[in-house]
Amino acid sequence: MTASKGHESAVALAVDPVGAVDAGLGHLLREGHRALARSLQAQIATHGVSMGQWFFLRALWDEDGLTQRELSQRVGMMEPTTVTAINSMEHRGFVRRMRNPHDRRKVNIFLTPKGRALKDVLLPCAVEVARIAVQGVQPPDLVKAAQVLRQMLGNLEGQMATTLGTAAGHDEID
Amino acid sequence: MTASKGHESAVALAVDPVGAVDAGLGHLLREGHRALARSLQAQIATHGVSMGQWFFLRALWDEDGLTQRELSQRVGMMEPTTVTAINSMEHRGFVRRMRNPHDRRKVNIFLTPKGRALKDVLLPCAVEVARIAVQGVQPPDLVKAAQVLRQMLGNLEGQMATTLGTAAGHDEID
DNA sequence: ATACAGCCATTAGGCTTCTAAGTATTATTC
DNA sequence: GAATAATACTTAGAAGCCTAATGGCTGTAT
Repeated sequence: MTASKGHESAVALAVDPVGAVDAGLGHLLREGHRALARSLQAQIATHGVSMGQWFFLRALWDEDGLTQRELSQRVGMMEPTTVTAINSMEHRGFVRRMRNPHDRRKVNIFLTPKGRALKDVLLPCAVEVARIAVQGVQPPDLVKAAQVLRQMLGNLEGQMATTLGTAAGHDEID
Repeated sequence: MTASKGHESAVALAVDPVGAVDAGLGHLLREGHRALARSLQAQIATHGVSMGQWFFLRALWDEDGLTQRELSQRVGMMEPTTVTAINSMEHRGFVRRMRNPHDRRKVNIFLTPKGRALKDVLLPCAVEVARIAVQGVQPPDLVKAAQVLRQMLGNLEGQMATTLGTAAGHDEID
């Protein structure tokens, strides 16, 4: 309906913001995310760490000894994903599983010295990638961009919540 | 460390842009992308189309009859990924493979009427998702955000290119 | 104390993407 | 025109993420 054709152009953004997000910002978000992930991956892979492990290590550097469920929530991934990641990290000697003695359902994850030591190596990698990424961008613009993204994130999460609350498969969009 | 703790706040961005990108913009980019993808996925899944197919359909609506390699380049994915996607789309009757008579190495992909018809159903879904995503965002801010993302994308791609040219595994970042 | 319900971790299986290796066709070179 | 190189698609196998179903432990109510 409101979509005015499919021709993409930088100009279109100023002319038709809504259509352009679909054609432009969405694409940009996707590509930007992939580029950032690829760059970081290239850096940390040098030290034997995969992206799948990176997020969990970050969470543990901040809060060691989390349970797997807590870890999942911090990182924003489902629990089976966490299990897989922990498995590989345990296998590589970055973390140790410890059954919680007070509640034997829980498993707390603790960094090994090796896992903790990675922080001083990996964090600078991330900072370096970030530095490169934002070269030539004015800090105020960076703030603006972050605000926009935060707003969009909120909008979409709100939408998902309400959609799930009502019927999950209707489409009276027209 | 430059990163001022793990507590995230909008303020930190203004104070320490570089560290904040790592902790903030990177995370935001990742979450934003995932939220957008999830929302769109929920919409188009209603019509039997997966995200894996969506990108290729978009490219074909714009340019029907592309070869698989061209399609891969348009969409930004590797060729084996394209093969898989085309397989499933062909199986569902959205596209048809046609060996190119002039160069029998090539395979041109053509939309079926069914695949072409999806455009009128799916594009509005994307527009709707985009509309929801940018609610409450001022168009100028949207433009700024897109510019920032574009700049970052360029920075990262440039970096990847030069890194590949030089040595691929040193880390004197400190 | 026993049964029922809820919480936590795991397993099973699918989807999407990637890299690396293989096959078929066309172009180039001697 | 036969050997070699380049091009286009395909197959094989791995990583990361997801949903759904399973198994163990805990807490509560009968």
